[in-house]
Amino acid sequence: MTEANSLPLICQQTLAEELRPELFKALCDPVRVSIVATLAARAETATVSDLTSCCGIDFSGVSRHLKILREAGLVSATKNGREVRYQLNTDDLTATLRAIANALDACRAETTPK
Amino acid sequence: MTEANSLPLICQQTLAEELRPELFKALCDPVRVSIVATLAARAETATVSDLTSCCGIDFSGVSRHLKILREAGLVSATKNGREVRYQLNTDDLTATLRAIANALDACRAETTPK
DNA sequence: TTGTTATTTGCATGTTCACGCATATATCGT
DNA sequence: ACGATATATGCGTGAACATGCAAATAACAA
Repeated sequence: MTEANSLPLICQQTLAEELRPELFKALCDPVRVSIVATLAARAETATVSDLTSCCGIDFSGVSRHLKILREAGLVSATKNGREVRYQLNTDDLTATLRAIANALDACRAETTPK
Repeated sequence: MTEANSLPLICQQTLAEELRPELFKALCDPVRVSIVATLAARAETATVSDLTSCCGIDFSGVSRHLKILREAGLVSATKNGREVRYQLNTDDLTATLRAIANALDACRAETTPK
């Protein structure tokens, strides 16, 4: 009986840790989403100039968006001469998304024992 | 050779459809995230008043946040007398998250044949 | 009907944020 | 050294957004 109350709380806490606002904040902008989609569909890494072609905004804006994605852990940057090559951290992202889905399932399993 | 160019494009398109900005926009606010976490940890549905306790803002704000979550398809509302009971669309959400993860994996598989 | 409770919505305010432009920094080529 | 290229950043502006308060709507109770 005490478990019926304590378990959902633990579950909620786990879920709250998984649902990092930083992650979703990084993905809530349409330009950043198209950057992520472009990077995902690329075998090679991409530069700021490359990515500027896909989204219809200025260099500087793309650079700023990439900074946000980098700080959220979604992309990695590698400086190579005067250009910076960006790549998507696909494994981390897929793992995070599946972890959230699993946490949600765990919550539902605990709260609907009937 | 043409496939090496066309496949990633298809993959990118699929991914772009999956990465609905509306979904992430709904989840990029910390209050909404805590609402989702609270709903996930609940066996029963919750009213606006219930959810107001968890987040430290006014009734009206919670009501607005729930509207955004509802329009994003994350929660469902059922009017019952003078109160409205909200519940998380857990199945839809987990399915969407896993679909995105799968689409990302598919992209990576296509772009890294080595 | 009158008052009370639950929720939504209009309004005003302060904050966050994306964007372009110009500038700064770093690297390359000549 | 000098100019060109790639990226990052400071600044100002306009739009989007979250919030509280008050009013509107709806349903219940007496």
